[in-house]
Amino acid sequence: MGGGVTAIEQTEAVRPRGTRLPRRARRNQLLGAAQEVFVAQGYHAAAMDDIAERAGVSKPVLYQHFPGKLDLYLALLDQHCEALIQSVRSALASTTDNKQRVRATMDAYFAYVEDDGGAFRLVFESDLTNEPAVRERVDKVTNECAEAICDVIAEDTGLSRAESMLLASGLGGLAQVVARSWLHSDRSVPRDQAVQLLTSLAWRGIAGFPLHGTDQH
Amino acid sequence: MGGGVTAIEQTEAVRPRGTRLPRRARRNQLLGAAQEVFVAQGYHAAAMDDIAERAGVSKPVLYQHFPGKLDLYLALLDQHCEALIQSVRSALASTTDNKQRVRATMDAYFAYVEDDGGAFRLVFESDLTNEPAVRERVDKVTNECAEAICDVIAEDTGLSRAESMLLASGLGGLAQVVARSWLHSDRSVPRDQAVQLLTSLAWRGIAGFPLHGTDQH
DNA sequence: ATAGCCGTGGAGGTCAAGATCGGCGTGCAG
DNA sequence: CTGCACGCCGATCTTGACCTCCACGGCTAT
Repeated sequence: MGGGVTAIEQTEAVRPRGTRLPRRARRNQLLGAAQEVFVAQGYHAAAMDDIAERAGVSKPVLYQHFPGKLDLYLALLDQHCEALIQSVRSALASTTDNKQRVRATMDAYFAYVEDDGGAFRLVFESDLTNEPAVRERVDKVTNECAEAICDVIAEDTGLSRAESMLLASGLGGLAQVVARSWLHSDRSVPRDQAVQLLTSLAWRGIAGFPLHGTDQH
Repeated sequence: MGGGVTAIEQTEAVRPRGTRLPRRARRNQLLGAAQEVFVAQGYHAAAMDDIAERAGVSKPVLYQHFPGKLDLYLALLDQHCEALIQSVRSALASTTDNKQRVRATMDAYFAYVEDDGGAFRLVFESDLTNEPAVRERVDKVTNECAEAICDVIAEDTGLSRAESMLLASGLGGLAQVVARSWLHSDRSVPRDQAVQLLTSLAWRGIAGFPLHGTDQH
């Protein structure tokens, strides 16, 4: 249907063309421009020309900072993968009260999907998951987050590691999917209330499992 | 890194070349071949040549049955989207006991990811989500499934529709992510036990919300 | 002030992959 | 027997996207 299908939403004006920047600053600017384009269009639809134009720079400059398109993408991906893992770990370490742990972790996911102009899409909605290097990063994120949650679960319940990992994957998946779902919704439920509601759901679910020693399920 | 990057895992021998088939049968065979290739390689890495070769047919035949690559992909996508929606709806309608509803729905997701040689990847791990037609289908699946779950939640708790949708999205996300996670795991936890475990998690979580009339949360 | 240097820019090569054109063989109707 | 229709194939065209080659302009050292 009519018009503007391929047009990019220009959230920010194209940089003035012809300014000279020190190497490090230029690199960061290129990363920023690349992120905007990758987030808006995905990996495949994003052209190196688009990224160069977005940064107000010509294509060879891009290749003087990054060997290729994939490297550029991986640089961004690594950055944001690490951010989520650290954020989840911090949330789990922020308290020893397990219910507050659930709340903090849920909030971490919500904060993550709201930050950085949609950078989470590189991790959770990548269109390059068939590339082994990308697959590896994405799997690493879900695994490390699940492991972090699993540590707490295995510690505080009598469940086996495999069972704890299943529960941890489920809770991580719940948080990830629902945070994205909330982000795309009309936000008639404010973030704090959504986090509260989902914390109730998750906490009631996980708190019912047996503690140390007891072995009934 | 060493060899065989572009090689396809040939799970089944390439069809004998030169057989003549009636039009309808050929179409179905092409759909089958396309599904195998799309599942194994994703949309972008899958070449029309690969699909034709897989079916033991030359490329023009492919184009005599489908106008283009996207149409072929959408035909498969529609098929499997509808399958999941129906499966979830059936699970929810299979009983009036809410705990059994949770169990049946969880099992539906597990069954879905195990069926059809990984066809679920077209829905949950598509690398074409930037294509509006694909995005629409995928969103429709998650939405319809969440709506179906939401109906039950909104019916049996005093929560608003928006809040119920959040919980429904969360539970759907939980089931989807954990089913995929279990599928890729070493399966040291057998499917029935995994379903049981996650049913406990989800049911304990959702059962704690207020019933009709009562309004404490 | 001036000569040299380094980073920038536009134009072009290469290649993979989607889409297509004319010819071949087989089976059936007359 | 002969002509026709149908299904199929090899070979080719074209587009688009990633990735480099020759000219330009501002900074530095003497």
